[in-house]
Amino acid sequence: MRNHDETERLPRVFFARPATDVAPDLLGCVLWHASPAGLVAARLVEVEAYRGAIDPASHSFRGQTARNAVMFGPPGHAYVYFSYGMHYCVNLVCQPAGLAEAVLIRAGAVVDGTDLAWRRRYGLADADGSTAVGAGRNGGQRQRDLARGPGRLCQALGIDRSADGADACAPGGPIGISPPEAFDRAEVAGAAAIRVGPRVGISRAADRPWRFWLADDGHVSAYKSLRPRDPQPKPVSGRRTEDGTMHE
DNA sequence: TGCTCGATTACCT
DNA sequence: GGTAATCGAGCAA
Repeated sequence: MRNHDETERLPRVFFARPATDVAPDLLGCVLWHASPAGLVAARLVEVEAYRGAIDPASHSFRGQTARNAVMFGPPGHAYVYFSYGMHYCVNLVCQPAGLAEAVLIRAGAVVDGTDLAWRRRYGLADADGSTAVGAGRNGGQRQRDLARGPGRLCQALGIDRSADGADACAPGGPIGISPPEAFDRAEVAGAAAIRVGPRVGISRAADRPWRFWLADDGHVSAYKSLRPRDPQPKPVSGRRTEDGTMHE
């Protein structure tokens, strides 16, 4: 396993920019988390920008609370929140303290610590594909789904609320982001391979194209938009119209 | 103090 | 393609 503590970390200045600038630059970088159980690293393939006070979909839009306090702090820290009563999602704080912008990490490809990631996700230890399950007919799909989606990625990397506020730029910290150069430069595509589109699963400001992903990468999560959250004019008698739901 | 609903996922038909 | 699971933040009263 690679010694990630000795790999280069993205500097704090990298994050001290608008989240919409930081997000596409994170594609191809490697996010890793070290715990007593071991280290898991993932190459980022899908991210979303959340822009604080100017973004109604951002957790920080309505001001600082105990939950989102980290977003209001200095850049380069991890903001981890609990979602749907069962999942964690991890963001990286952007902009100088007070602006509360962040990039949500939506999906990645596990590039290190695959055994541990596999155990966390499926309770098995056959990630090398040498046994029946890993090599089975669903093995490929399970491998792809290890960190496909924000909740799955956190589970694979072992990230929960205890990682909230962790400084990804500080040497020795449990979470870090390494630039593509430190890993497989050949896999990092140019700007032409980056796709842009609306964010996933939000009901406010759903039209803003602040989701970024690597084209043609199977590790990108499935897109699903949410019904807009507007005051329903009361269903009189007529028929209900389309609800705006769509799939990839 | 109570209730609604989510920056989701897994499993069902 | 649909929906149960599961819980806490945030809002209404």
